[in-house]
Amino acid sequence: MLSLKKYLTEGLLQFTILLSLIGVRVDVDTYLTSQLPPLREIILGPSSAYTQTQFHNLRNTLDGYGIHPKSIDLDNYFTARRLLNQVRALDRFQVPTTEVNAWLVHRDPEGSVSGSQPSSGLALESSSGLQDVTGPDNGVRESETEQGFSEDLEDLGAVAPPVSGDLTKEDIDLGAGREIFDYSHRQKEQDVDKELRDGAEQEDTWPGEGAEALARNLLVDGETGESFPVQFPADISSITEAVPSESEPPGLQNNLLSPLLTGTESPFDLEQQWQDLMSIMEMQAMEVNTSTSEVLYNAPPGDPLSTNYSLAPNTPINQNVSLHQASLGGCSQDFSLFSPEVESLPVASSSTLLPLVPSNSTSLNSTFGSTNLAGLFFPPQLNGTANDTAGPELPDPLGGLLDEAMLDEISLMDLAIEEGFNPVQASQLEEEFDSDSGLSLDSSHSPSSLSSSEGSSSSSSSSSSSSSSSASSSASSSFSEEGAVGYSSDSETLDLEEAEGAVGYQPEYSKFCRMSYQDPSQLSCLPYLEHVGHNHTYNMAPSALDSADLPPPSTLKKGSKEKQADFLDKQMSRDEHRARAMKIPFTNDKIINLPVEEFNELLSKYQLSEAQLSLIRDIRRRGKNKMAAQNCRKRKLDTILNLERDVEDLQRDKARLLREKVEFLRSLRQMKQKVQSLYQEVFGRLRDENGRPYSPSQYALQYAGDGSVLLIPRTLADQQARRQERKPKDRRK
DNA sequence: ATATCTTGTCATTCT
DNA sequence: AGAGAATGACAAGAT
Repeated sequence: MLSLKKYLTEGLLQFTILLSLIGVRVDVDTYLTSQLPPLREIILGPSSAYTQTQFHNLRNTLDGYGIHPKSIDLDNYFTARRLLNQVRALDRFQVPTTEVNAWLVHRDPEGSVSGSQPSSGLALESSSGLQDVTGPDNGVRESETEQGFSEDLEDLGAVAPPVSGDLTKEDIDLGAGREIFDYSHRQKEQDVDKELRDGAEQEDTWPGEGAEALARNLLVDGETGESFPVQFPADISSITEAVPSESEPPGLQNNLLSPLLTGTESPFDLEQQWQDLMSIMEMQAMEVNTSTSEVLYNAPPGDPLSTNYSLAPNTPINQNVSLHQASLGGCSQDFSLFSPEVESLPVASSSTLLPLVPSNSTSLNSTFGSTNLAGLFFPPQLNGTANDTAGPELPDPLGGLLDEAMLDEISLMDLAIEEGFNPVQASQLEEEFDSDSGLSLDSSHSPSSLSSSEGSSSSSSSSSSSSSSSASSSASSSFSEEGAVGYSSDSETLDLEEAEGAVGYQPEYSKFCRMSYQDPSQLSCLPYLEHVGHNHTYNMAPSALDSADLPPPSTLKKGSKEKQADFLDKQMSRDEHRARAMKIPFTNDKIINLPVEEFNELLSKYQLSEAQLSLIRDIRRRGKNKMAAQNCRKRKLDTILNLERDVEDLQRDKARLLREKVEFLRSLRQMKQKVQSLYQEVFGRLRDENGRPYSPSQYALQYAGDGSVLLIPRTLADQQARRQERKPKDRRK
């Protein structure tokens, strides 16, 4: 029930924040659709985390019983977050892809974004755009997305929560005492308060260095964007891991293929992902400064990948074509849609790649019939005479897409986008992120954070300015400490001044006070910092109106005489003034913070008038509510911050996955090129009984599952290819 | 003078 | 039933 409520009440806010933070659509679309559960969890995590705080219950906290039952599930949440952050840290340190993926896999059960999810998400997203992969629609959309993304990365850096550092300015309710007893009308009270304020001394400058410093620390927190990990070296394990493995071609195991390619990708998955990827990448490329793009586009002539695989002299086929034709069958299908340019090429020859079906050999039949992979590796030059019919069916798969230059570009674009910071910035961001992660962990206001703060309260509070003087790392801690809002603004001076009624609660009180140091508002433990916030006490209980107990305005007016007392008076909240005026025999802190039993006990020890009791109850109520409001606001802020972080995390994940994808594709392409060259070499060495080379247009090599390579008539291969092609299409429906 | 932010308070609901 | 937490709304003061 609680979660439902939370979800409903905060879902909108969070969703909105998410969207706004992400820019327009980013891939939140994707996440929301295909990864809703994890995202929801992420979103709800923080919110649910807020239901538990009992920062105010310092007593319990100090006693070690401050964990609210509701907070039980926080452990999971924060553990997940911590792990996530660790993963990201690893990412940044260029941990091998495989390792990262393993981490992500671990995350899955926790509902976080898994390594494989993005892929599916992308696939989903692009499922409808198979034909217009490069269409303007897709491109524009992705461009928006990516633009928003990159911009957000920067923006987020500057979005550091504007924490008000001005905690030192406060009301100076010097005269509060002289009017507060007209409780009958709130307005009247307000007027009087105003009057009093006017008469109050103009002491606006409080020694607030501590608070300001603290605020600065808060600002320092690493809400900024962060550096992105360097590209992973395309490593095989990661490739196999990331490439959606699919049913392997039944009878075919291409020996010539690298083991990496044995598990062929699911054509459609890959295709869709490719669509997505390519469109995204194109957009990214557009984002990057044009000069870079141009450089990238104009692949250097010496580019090994683009030139190494020269085609046979007799084939005037451009490299693109060769590349296309070198691709695996499965891949050819996968990417055929992505290469409009390829389709336009006269290379219909690709059809020649159709698997061959040996007419005279059952073994061949069984072998080749299983997949069109077999005939994929006809050397480009061989395709020149290939039949045209098959052409459209097997447009060059990678040609347009995997053009080396393009790949490089993609990769660089990706890097540029994700690591678009100079090294210095990156390092800075790195640090900030570290501190940030600390913040996210510690400031999450989880019970654990509370307890931690509790554990360190003595040390941190021992130096009143520890939080304010420490670096960003401590900013987080101070921030988290902030969560432990105590109601201390009222009565420190009161205590100093009228340290009377101490009902043996002093020890705890002192503890509480020390803890309060963590919170700006709790700096009130320092007399001169006590005036945090206003103190509009609108409607006091009429019962407190007893004018008989009018505050001693005289003393206030005697400020000139007794500077000290005046100063102390100014530190007092209205409730304190009222309490003093009503001669309440104990401090407001006790009134507010004592447990009910002790509170009642305390009351019973004194003979209090109705007015006094009423005032005390009001003070307690207001004090409690004040803390609650502070906590509530903190939670809100933290929710936003956490969402911000979540967005960054998601963006980082996305960028990383895209990076990995590019690497995988690059490796895949290299493999295909190697296979093609091998094919050419083997085919070129074959001689018929007359010692003449086979015509590529009439024969093709087919790889059998047992590792053998067979030479079969191309017509058979074409037939086989067509047969193979139809299946996936039907399946698609 | 105005807009915005911060804080305290109240009212209300929920635990 | 009462205490208290949570939170929306409002107002006052500060910036």
